[in-house]
Amino acid sequence: MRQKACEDLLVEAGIKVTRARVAILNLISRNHGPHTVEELHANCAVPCDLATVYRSIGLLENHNLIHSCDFRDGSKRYEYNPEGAGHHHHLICRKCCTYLSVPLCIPEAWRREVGKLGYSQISHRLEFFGLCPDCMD
Amino acid sequence: MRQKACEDLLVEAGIKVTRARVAILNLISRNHGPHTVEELHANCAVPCDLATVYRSIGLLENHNLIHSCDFRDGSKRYEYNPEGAGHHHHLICRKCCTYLSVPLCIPEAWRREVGKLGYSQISHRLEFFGLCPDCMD
DNA sequence: TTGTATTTGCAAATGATTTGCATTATGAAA
DNA sequence: TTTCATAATGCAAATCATTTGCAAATACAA
Repeated sequence: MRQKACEDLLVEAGIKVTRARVAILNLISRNHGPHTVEELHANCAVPCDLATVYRSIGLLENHNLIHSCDFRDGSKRYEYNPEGAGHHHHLICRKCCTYLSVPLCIPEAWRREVGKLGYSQISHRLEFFGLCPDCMD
Repeated sequence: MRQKACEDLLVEAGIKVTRARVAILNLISRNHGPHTVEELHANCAVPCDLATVYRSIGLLENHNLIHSCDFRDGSKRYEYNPEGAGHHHHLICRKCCTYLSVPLCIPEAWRREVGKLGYSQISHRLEFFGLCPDCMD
């Protein structure tokens, strides 16, 4: 099953469709991430300002189309939020920031547990850190 | 059982004992966090420069005495790394950054799973995000 | 107590992200 | 399709957290 067109994703989310947003969402949703803002800016199909990239990303994140990761190296990275499968996390090298995907996800029981705390629209972020083979002492 | 003196913790970690480091580790280890760098700087028992706070924190983090949290509001927060029990995570409001502690931790099986990936000294960071009762639409 | 390597304070630099504002593009309405 | 009000964009400057260079102060082994 093919992914929906980015235009449709934007419309469904109630976001106005602009060239920049389509291009950025395209980039994030069709390519393996997580992408730094700098990368998105450099690879955007439509030339667009860095400020616009930041604004678009903020919007997409607020609407849960994408989410951010933090590799602890100073800049955030962004990744597509797949609706169904594809959810995963990362194992990041503390030294060189090389990373692997970790196809694990939190137990169903936790969702209930966290749900009891009274917050709504719960999402989560999980990252593993370690030393990659090249960086071990 | 009382927590070890911060001086001892530093010595054991092989970190040179200085006033600033003791004061900062004291602050982090004896008070509920997570603390922003600004808070640590403001509340440090020994007057010390912000740059020193950053340097000390970096050192403590590298030696696994503390770890960082990211509430997605621009600045990192730091928390003591208890050796035994006390491990927990946070549920953070996406809007106002109010947070609660979540006393859950990842399953033992995951550690083995992640361990197979070849990285060493694995740690993890897990954060839940949601809308707190005050910020719900 | 002395000497040396480290740490600290200070001020300036950096790097990511945000903002103000004039211009331009989008989508609803005619 | 054209018109128009509103919202998005580019640009440049501002902001904020964090880092760095360097001279002065401190920790700790001898």
